[in-house]
Amino acid sequence: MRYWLMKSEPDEVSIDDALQQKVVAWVGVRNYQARNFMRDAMQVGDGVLFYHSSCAEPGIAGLAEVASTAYPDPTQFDAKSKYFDPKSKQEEPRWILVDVRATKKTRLINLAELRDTPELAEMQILKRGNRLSITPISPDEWQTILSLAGLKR
DNA sequence: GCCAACGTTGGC
DNA sequence: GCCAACGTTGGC
Repeated sequence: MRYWLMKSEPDEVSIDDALQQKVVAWVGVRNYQARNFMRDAMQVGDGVLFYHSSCAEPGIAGLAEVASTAYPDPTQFDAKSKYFDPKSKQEEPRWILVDVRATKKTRLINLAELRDTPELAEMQILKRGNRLSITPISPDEWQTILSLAGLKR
C-alpha cells in the first residue's frame, strides 16, 4: 500500500465533483514522470490526497483511493479533446492513467499550513519549483495529514 | 498578469 | 548529444 498526492484543478474536477462520480478517470496527465507513477507503481487501494491546484485556495481538499490498474488515456486519441496527442498511436499508447475514487472531503489544508508542519518538510509539493502533478507521500506524511484533517482516532 | 522553474523540442 | 528557444505549470 502506497500513498500519493494528485493535483486536480477544481475548475476541471473538484473534490465535490469527484465525490459525485463513482470513479474519475485521471485523464490529461502529459508528463512522463507522473505517467510512470500511474503505470508502474500505483496499485488498487493506494491512498490518494486530493489536491486542488491553480485556484483561489490551493491545498489538500480530500481523500481518495486508486480504483483501477493502469490503462490508456482515451483523450490522447480524441482529436476534439484538449488532451489530444497526434503523436500517440493506438497500438502504442503514450499516455496511461488510473481511475480514482474519492472517499472523503476534508477541510481545506492550504500550503501555508502544510509548510508550517515540520513533519511535512520533505513533501515534494512544498519543494521549490516542483510542478509534478502526481507525487509519492510517505506513510508518516499520510498519517500527519490525516491528523491535520482531524481524521485520526 | 507576472514570473521562476522546469520539461520538451529541434537545429546543429 | 548539446543547448537555446519555447511552452507550461502554478503560486502569488
